[in-house]
Amino acid sequence: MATATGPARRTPRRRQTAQARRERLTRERVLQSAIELADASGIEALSMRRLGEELGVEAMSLYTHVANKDDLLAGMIDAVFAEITPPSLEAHWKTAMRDRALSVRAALLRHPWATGLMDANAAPGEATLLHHDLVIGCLRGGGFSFAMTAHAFAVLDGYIYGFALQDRSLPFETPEETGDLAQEMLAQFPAGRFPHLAAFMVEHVLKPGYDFGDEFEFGLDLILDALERHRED
Amino acid sequence: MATATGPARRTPRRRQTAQARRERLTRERVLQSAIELADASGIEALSMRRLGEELGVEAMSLYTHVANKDDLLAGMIDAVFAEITPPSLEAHWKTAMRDRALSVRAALLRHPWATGLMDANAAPGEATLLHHDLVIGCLRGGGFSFAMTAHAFAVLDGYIYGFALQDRSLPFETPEETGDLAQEMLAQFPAGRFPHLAAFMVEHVLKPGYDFGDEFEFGLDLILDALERHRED
DNA sequence: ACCTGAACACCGTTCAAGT
DNA sequence: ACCTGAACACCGTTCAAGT
Repeated sequence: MATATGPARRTPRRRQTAQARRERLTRERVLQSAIELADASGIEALSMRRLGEELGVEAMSLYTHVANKDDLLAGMIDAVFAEITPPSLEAHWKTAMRDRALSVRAALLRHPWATGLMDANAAPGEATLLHHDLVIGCLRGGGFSFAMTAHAFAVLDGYIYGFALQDRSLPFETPEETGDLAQEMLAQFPAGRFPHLAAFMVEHVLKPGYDFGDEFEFGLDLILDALERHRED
Repeated sequence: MATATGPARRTPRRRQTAQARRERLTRERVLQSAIELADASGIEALSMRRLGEELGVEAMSLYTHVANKDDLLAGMIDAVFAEITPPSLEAHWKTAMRDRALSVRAALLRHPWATGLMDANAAPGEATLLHHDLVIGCLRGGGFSFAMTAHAFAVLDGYIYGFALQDRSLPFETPEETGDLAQEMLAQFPAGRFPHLAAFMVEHVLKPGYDFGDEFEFGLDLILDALERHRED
């Protein structure tokens, strides 16, 4: 009946949450659960107590696997980087950087809370460093000087993160919602107060088919094309 | 002796903070004090209780002038936008957008906490709307179509905010610190683990005179030049 | 109208104690 | 080694009470 690991020491669990509780707690399981919680309920819902509950454990048990909450957040960010397909060093730099940019954007769309956490003053994790290493390798391999690699890195990553920040800050999630909310906003403007913004909304944002997210690739290609010209200098 | 406003009702203040306490509390004074506190001590130090203390008042008094903490944060963001010199509608679009981008960047350097708060799901404030109105007016006046205005807006503001986010996330503040910390990081890399990153640091980041902040204008001009070409299409 | 003080339901984290 | 429970010093916000 009892396995070789010892006699059954089954104290009845008082609290049983949706999350299956079985395997031992590990750092990976803690991070994964934290990411799921932040994805589902927002980063402000992520507390040590709530996360413990999700894992069927007291909050303090988490501290065995995580130094503190900042360490938890840093680990979550690094896990997001681990999800990103790094740039291939075999492909042409431009297609490699384009694919990688789309992969970063997809990851930030899956985990919107990650963008605002990028400041995490903690040291960058392994996955983050590896990602940066390959980006630099890709640009260097594509013929960029060190100085131009620094320029390209700053403008590309700045754009990618900034676009995610803008996207997240929009008060609407879907194109349909955009219409409703933009209309509402428009109605609240004192007449003639913001004429250019009003015209822009009426003539562009409120037209069917507009989706802010679609703007991403335009800016990305604009930057990549411009970088290509600079590389040839 | 007593003024027309009534007899002196001076109850002795028990707590007196550095901040001079005199004038009546107003929304402006609350916002200004909150901004100063966030600038000086970081956004995580900004609590209602601490802000009240700074103003010589109990935390609950703040709620007369601010709906809740989210409203406080939204007000702070709008106050930062009010600091920005908006684009001139008289100047050439390119110089107007360049000056305005530098003004936004300067504001975000003065108030580093603002970048991460841009998501504030609250409705944008008056100063924010006015700023956006003038940016759109500037681009439209410069000959951009509505669609191209949307593109330009997304790529410019994305870059500006994203660069601020990157800048803030760097673990060093000054070029000198960069050297020290980069060296330290480098020393901790397992040998050969991040070869491109290591070479980049040794050959570029650690060279005297390197300052990440200097990258901003390169990317800005790259984008502005590329937009100019698109406008002419 | 504006400010206060006590209270409530939360936080992150410590520490000593359990197994 | 891992997990717990009580405790501490905080949060944002409510409410009834003061002036």
